Amino acid sequence: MTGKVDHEKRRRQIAEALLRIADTEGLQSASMRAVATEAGVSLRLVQYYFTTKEGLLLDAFARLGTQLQARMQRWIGEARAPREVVTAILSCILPTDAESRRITRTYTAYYTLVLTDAEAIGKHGVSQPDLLESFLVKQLRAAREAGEIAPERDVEMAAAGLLAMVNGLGQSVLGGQRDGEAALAILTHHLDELFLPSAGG
Amino acid sequence: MTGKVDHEKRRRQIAEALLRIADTEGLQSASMRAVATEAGVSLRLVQYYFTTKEGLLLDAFARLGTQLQARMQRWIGEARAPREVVTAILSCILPTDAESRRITRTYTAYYTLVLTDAEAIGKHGVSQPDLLESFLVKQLRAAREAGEIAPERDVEMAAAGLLAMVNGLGQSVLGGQRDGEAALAILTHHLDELFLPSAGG
DNA sequence: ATGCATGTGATACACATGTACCATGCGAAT
DNA sequence: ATTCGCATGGTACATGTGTATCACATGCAT
Repeated sequence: MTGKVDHEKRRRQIAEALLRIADTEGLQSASMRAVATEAGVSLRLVQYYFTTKEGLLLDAFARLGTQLQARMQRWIGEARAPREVVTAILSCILPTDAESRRITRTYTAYYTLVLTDAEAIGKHGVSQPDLLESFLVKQLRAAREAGEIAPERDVEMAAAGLLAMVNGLGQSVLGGQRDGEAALAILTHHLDELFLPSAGG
Repeated sequence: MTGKVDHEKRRRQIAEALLRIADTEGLQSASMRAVATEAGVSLRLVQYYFTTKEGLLLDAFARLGTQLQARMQRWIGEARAPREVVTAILSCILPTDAESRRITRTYTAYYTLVLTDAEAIGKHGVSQPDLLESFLVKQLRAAREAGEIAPERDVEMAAAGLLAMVNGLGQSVLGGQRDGEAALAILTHHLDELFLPSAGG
């Protein structure tokens, strides 16, 4: 019944079980046993493939980051004009469909951990927001040079503000204050004020 | 050694011990025993004044809300012009000093709970963001009628965007992406673009 | 003085958790 | 055929958790 199994496949199976639990019930419910059951394997196997719980947590977190990155590239890939790229970057994070709702919720579940166990998980994902922000700055700068944004606009400030706004909007959607469409409308409204009236999505 | 003790005083002593733990180590470390030790009382007393842990969690959460509200009124009280009031509302939430850092961190600690145990804690604090937003809308509308904001501006959209931005900026500060002053600078920049150039703090 | 409610202490209980340990089946190399 | 390492199952152990229970002291009303 044994015979050289695909380690990566098993690890993914287990890690995604954890992410599923983190999404639906929160990370505090993601015990080793719960993950094992959700993944359909024995507790021993979870230990076997991820010696410690911290290892499992870290690996699953890395996978979550990869998933978000993949989604973002998929969304950006469909964009052509600079404004479309910017819109893609920002609205892709918003919890408007099932996938982004899942990713956002799960990220939020991890967020608390990052704040208290900063040294453990922190160093793995803290650079990502900065990378995203500088990428957004680059896109905004390109849009400004293409004449889609007024030249006197400060794109660094705009990028930081938009990113923070999108995060905050995501929070409000998850908290039930408004739905995804309303959040997207707010984002679009602010993009309308940043970009000059002309071409656009 | 007994003799009619002040219940409210004891409850506050214990609830604030929990908030202190939630701030520094996160809510997952706030066990009944840890709270008892932090408050300098026996485990039995925590049980006595808050029968169940959920009760303690809820009471402490309510107190946290009160603290934030008090801070906001204190900040607003020093403001005179409409723009100053708006600035006070928004920057008061930003983790720029020790108090707001504490409040923001602790709120974040609760946020995860609200997402998973929505029915329990949710109904107690979910209305507050909406109230805050409509209050901000009212202030912005007043500012617009006072000629401090261009008449074609959509104040509802602006209010929602600003509030979300401030929340997102707070997240980034807590996550160590930037410090409180940088966050405040980003907020100020956006307020500069919303308000017409004239008077202001 | 007695009894009862209030405030406080110590401890027990049942359960969940992360991890460690022992056992077994199976393929491959010797 | 034996041996060895990989993959897996089962289970034990120590600890931490929320809550319940027993015990005792003190103040107030009778």
